[in-house]
Amino acid sequence: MDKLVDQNPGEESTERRILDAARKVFYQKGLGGARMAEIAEEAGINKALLHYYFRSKEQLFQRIFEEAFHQFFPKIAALLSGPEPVEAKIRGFVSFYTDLLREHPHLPIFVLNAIQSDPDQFAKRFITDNPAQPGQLAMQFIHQMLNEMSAGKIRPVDPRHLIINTMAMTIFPYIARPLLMRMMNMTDADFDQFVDARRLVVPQFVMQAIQPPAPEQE
Amino acid sequence: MDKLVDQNPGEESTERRILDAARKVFYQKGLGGARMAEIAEEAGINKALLHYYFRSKEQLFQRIFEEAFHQFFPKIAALLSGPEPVEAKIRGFVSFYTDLLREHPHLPIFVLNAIQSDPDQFAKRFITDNPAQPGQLAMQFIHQMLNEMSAGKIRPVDPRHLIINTMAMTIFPYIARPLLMRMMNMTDADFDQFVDARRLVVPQFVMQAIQPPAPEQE
DNA sequence: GTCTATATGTTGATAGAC
DNA sequence: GTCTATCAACATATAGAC
Repeated sequence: MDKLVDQNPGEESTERRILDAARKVFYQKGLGGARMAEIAEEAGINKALLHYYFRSKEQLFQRIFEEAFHQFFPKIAALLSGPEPVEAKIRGFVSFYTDLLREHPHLPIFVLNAIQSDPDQFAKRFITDNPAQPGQLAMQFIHQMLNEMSAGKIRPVDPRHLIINTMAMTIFPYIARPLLMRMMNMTDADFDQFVDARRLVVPQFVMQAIQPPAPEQE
Repeated sequence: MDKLVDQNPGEESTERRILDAARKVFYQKGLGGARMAEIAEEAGINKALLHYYFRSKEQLFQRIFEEAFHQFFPKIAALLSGPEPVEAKIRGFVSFYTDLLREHPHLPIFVLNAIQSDPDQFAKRFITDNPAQPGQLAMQFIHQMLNEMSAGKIRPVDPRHLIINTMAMTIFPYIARPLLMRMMNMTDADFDQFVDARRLVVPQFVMQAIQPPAPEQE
């Protein structure tokens, strides 16, 4: 039988405490950099109990990774497959990630580390085991863009570049955060304000870039 | 006296072989992930000799990091502080990084790992110990942009966002490479072609975004 | 300068008492 | 379920022969 501990409201279960601690440590240091001892201390228990709940470091990491992935992927899938025009979807995309990354600033580096340390396994999780079918989703969105281009609603460009550009501008600041803060003499508060402004700046930048060429002069 | 080994042309010194091996391994696995044994094997020697040339793993890493940094920073400084207009500098920036990253695709992740693992030490190297004064350089470039905005040559926007956007679009694809390749069903050749196209796509995208609003209709 | 052998420290994981 | 004590594997670093 699985663990069915009584979850007294107001007092979190040990498993939950472990997962929260593990997320915190793994997010900052990645799989290789994290120490089981540190996770245990963060959770207020000892190493032995970690292995009692999750047999190995690897399994604990898997669990954290899946939690992160399931948390942010389905919503983005729903957003992109909806009926809204491209412009609205781009705004939605940027807003969603701005909120998500404000709450979990280490998420991008965490995901990138996971990809880097084992690209094949990541691919399996991301493609094969993913019910949302991200490849198909991207394909759909690309078709929508092509349609709007044909209709003259947006400037004709390779949709793949448009997607990458939007992703890049949204996510990159969080990846390069320490570098940017030093380069621009920012405090943490400055940075928060800066990325928050980008919620409007980025979509505006993209829209400006893809606005259709001026129609024939009458 | 320092090591003054005779560098027979055509036969690289042991130190050079070690540095090349270390670069390769550190680039792929970072400071924490790299193993001295692997570096030794890659260099065709044994671990003891590594410590003979570089007292510790840390010192070896420092050396690799500095080599990387000195390699790509001065050129970008010269580029941005030159007399060219903003548009030309943006083109130059993207071209330079496209070439650099084609040759050293792991560089961004390497730098990001280094930042992440010790932000303060990185800051010291990047700001204090850096003769190029990147902060001042950015400031200069920002002023140039403000001037061109006043002159109506480019659309008025916060120059910091413009810089970040350009950096993001140029560098991000290399950071997220495995993810993008899977999402878009690309082979390695496809990816190379894709990022090469961005040498033109990105500046065009930026220029479109910051082109000045149409002048008063006469 | 280069090697083999070894010291020293860390870390993930387990055994076993309570 | 939770703890203390400990193991086995591995990694950095050094000693010392050649």
